[in-house]
Amino acid sequence: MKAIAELGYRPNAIARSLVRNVTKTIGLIISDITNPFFPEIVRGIEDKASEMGYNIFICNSDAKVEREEAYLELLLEKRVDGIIFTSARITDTRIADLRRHNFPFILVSRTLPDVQTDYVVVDNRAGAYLAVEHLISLGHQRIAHITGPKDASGALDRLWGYQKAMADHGLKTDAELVKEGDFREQGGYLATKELLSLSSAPTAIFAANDFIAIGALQAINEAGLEVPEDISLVGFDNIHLAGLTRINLTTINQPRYKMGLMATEVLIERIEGRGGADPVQLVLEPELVIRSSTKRLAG
Amino acid sequence: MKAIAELGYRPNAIARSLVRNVTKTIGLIISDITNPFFPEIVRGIEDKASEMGYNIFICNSDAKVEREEAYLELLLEKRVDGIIFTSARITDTRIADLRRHNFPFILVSRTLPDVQTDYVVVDNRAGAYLAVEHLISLGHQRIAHITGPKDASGALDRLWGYQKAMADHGLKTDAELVKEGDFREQGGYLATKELLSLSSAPTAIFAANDFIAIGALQAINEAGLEVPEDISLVGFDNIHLAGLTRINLTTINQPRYKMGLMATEVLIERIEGRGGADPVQLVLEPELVIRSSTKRLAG
DNA sequence: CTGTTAGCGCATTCAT
DNA sequence: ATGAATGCGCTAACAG
Repeated sequence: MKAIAELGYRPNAIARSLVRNVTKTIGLIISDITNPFFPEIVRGIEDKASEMGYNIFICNSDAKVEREEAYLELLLEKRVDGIIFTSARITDTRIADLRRHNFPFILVSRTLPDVQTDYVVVDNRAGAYLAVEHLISLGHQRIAHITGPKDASGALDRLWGYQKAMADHGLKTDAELVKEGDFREQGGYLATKELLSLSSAPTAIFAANDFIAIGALQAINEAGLEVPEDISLVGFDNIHLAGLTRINLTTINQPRYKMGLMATEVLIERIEGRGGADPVQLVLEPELVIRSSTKRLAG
Repeated sequence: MKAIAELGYRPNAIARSLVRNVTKTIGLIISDITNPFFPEIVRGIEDKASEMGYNIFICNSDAKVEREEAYLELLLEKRVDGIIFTSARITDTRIADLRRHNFPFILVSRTLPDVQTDYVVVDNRAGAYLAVEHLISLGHQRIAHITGPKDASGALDRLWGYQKAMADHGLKTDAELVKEGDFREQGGYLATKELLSLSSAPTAIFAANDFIAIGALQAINEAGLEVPEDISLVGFDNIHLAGLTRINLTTINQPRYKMGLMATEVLIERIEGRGGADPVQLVLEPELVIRSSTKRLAG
């Protein structure tokens, strides 16, 4: 013990990993930690991992397939015990490979159409439905939707929820009321300018995420209009920005911290062999957060 | 080669690490990735690390000494090649231990008074000076300052810069014009309410960071006043929030991405034995970003 | 230049 | 119970 203290001895986890074939390490492939959508997920992951004695390798892929594959290779060489893919673009074949080798992994905020895997997502369809129904309940009928990129499954589901809610309430969804955005401010800004120039402009906009909504806000203000007096606006995600005074966006909350937590829990179950054969697919419920960007339609 | 493909063989980096005594891994101890101040630093770190062939272990400490020490121990056991401490509360003795053992590490956005170490910080004094000078140049004389927590070296430096700028321009800094905040919205909100209730309220406020400024914004609005018409407001850090339309905060930019990049570069130099004996201490220049929360004093 | 071997620091097995 | 030997998969040193 005296020697331990004097020499600063510390057990070598690398040697231990080599013999036990376990590193107590999880790889996390995320598109960009700089995007305010992700930090809470990461925090949830890290908290649960730390509680269970695991460390996290963080890898920013910018949603580029090549970078994801390069990181995947590296993580595998470093013998991580499992991998979490957050909003990953990784191809089906790679994922299928992992499955075939029985390597533990889980998807967060992304599903794959043709491969059965563990995942944790929010119910995007239900969330969008909630958003649009809220607008309808306020008397809006001419409701526009600015979508996310059409290769994102979440964006498609939100579009679906929008259309369903409109149809269920007997409202028609003019093609000109649906604009494609890119999940970023710029796209929301441009799409909104188009919407405002329509001969019959919408009285409300459901943006597929909060960034789009913030872009929309800017376009609306620049046109000399006010939210919610002239136009109601609903976002999606409930990122921290949305709650700021001066923004105060009505939006759909996505329980990101919890998603990270639960994904990690499921992954570690698999790693430690306590998981069953069936994939565990968690679909968390979204929640309508009413702030002051929506208002009953005048008249 | 055929066998490699068939069996999915991959070199075992753990075994390699064991023999080479190098893991190509860096530990990052950060207080909370959920705080918008940090993601850009982390991204800078990860980008440079990845470029140099290193992976990053991310550890959220919530600025708690015990958690930092626990993580430190873990990282050392896992034989990371070096550690980056971002805004760490770690004690001098621990740091001194690391130095004594010649273990590579670097501090970002934090210095230690009594220990010589590598670090990367922004020039907080110069930044604060810039902020206050800007207000003075707009004709403000009664300028308040809401500080950060007084145990943060950066907060102290910003207070120093405020006082220096005031003194240099022959303005007196009434004690009642300096309020202590906590680097968060709530503190800024409360401090501002006190400032507004002063018999002679300030015409401008320099907040020690952007969160404080956002809290101040809310207090000002609630009092029925407008920024910048009734009160000018300057923040510090230039987090993403500050640039949103509807916030548009004049602030001091802190080059966070670059700080992460440079810290990692310096650290890897040390790890790979190319560093000199002297500590490398980088003090980056802050920059005034003028948006629309400041205005020439009427009259 | 290719082929063989020792050893990194641990955990596990077997012998004492 | 405690102690000695083996091997995890690789790299580096050495031999042929």
